Amino acid sequence: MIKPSIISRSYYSNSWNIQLREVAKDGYFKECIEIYRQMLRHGDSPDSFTFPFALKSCASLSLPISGSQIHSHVIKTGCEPDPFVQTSLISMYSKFSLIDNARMVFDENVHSRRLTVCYNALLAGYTHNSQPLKAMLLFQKMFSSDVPFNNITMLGVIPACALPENIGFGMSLHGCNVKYGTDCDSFVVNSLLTMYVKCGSTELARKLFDEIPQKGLISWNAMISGYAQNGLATQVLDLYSEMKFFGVEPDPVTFVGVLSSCTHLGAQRIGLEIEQRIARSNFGANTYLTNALINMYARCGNLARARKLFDVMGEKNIVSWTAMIAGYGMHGHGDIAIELFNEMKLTGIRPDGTAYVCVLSACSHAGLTDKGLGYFKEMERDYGTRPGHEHYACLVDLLGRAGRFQEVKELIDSMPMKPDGAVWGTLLGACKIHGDVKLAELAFERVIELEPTNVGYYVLLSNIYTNAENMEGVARVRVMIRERKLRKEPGCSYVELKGKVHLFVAGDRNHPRTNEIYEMLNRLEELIEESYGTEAKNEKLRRSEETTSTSAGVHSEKLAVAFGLLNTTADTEIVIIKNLRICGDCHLFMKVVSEVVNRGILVRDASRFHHFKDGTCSCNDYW
DNA sequence: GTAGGGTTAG
Repeated sequence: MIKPSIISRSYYSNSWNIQLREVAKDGYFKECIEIYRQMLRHGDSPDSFTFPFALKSCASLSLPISGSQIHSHVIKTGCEPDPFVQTSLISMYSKFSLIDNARMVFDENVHSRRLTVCYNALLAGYTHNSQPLKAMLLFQKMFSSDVPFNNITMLGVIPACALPENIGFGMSLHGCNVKYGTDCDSFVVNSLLTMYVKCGSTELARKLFDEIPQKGLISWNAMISGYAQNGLATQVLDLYSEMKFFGVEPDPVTFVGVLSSCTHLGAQRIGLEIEQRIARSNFGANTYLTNALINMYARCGNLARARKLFDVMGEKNIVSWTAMIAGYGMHGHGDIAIELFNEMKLTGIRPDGTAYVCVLSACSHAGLTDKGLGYFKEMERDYGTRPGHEHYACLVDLLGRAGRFQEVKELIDSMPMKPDGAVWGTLLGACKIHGDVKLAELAFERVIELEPTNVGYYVLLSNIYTNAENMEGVARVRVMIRERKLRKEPGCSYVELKGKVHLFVAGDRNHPRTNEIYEMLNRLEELIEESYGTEAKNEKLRRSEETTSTSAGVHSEKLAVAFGLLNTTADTEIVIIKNLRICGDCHLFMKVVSEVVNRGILVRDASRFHHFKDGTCSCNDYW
């Protein structure tokens, strides 16, 4: 039998092929295409050695038309059966997202259906083109047809399982790797680690991580980013210290993960440390890193610092702009957010779905209702971005805050998809602002159908009843919570001081400075009483005492603010972070404290800031 | 002589 690779091999092609190899080795793909064109002009016929270079160059340079032209040359010269050519074609079409063409090449050649490399290329193609199911099916076919697989097969198919619903398949691949020894490859291990992380199973990822005998930088990064993506910010910081302890040098990827956790924790001080470390390590020009820094400062409330980084950075991409817009939006500077958003469009950057979420929420916080409505219309009309659930939730928030409930109802009815929990939950939040008990009951009913175990909504409704002095309603919600065996997560709050995060839970007495903290709390009570008198104090604090049930009656945020007051000077603002999606009524207490101590106090929860100063509150009660 | 791959931000 003639080996396919020597079909149509010609003497004249040889010198061209040698040139191609030299040039491709160094990644000069433009030059490769040029040599290929010259070859054709000379009347020399490309052969099975020529095509892989030419096809790979087209793939790298994103030249789909040239790619399909070369495919026709492949057919003309009869090089189709060559396994190298087939693999190159499959890989090229996959990179152009023309996955059906890739599949056709695979199916039309008897050879490919027995070849590991062709399976590998197609598997990676399905995975990268968001068709995980097809990737998994293809692997099964490969397995059952006894086509041998290798570590590269695994790298193609493992990421297909990076969805919570596919974790079972992922675990069986893990088993497969152990059985066939492909798990010794560090690439495969890192890929498995990432797969577990993306499935949301940081425990399994950590177990695997701990079993790696010699962890490389990428394993550390995968684990750190994994914790960061799953919101386990304290674990990120712990692992980062561990990494430093083992003498592993961090790179930009590490820093991006750590910075994202600083953002979650509001740990600006630790973020600053990282920034200085970045400055020392010459990673300054990395766009990912600068974006992470901008995001961290913007969300932590240091808009000036964020803006400075933003203004001096070289190439701003959509993420840089969005981070800045979101920062202004969440701190009540809706006007600047909008200005920046318009400026971004002028520079030719097309806003995407996330950018619209940020600008809509900025409008909502600044009370720019009609501007927000305009942006909502523009997003699909001018940019072809279909509004998703999150955009509808923003719009409900926008209209709901403005008390335009009739329009909210019309909007919800007009939604092309079923409204999700966020939409009804946002409406519930708006009902709290306007004290609309009837609509709140409707929104509650809907949201509970969708998220029956989200205790935050029960608390919210209970607060609405409290405000309306409907004690029967409050009791009814309490019974529901008890009957459904729901428990309010133990709220915890933390405050960052001198680069250390201090965490408190309700009634906490574990902090080494517990006595001082409780003394400070007593002094605060006295101060409030002095300022408002007993009656008013009780009136002002009543709701927060009643609606948030804690065993000791001392909520975590009170401890955090007391600790903050003990450790900062009069001119610094105190930032407290709550781990709950819904802040409950800690605002009331903070507002009062902020007035009596004449200090800015910032309470942050999952995604937004609540700012109290001089009795003003630019916050939303719910998110 | 040529083909297939892991970690990063809003």
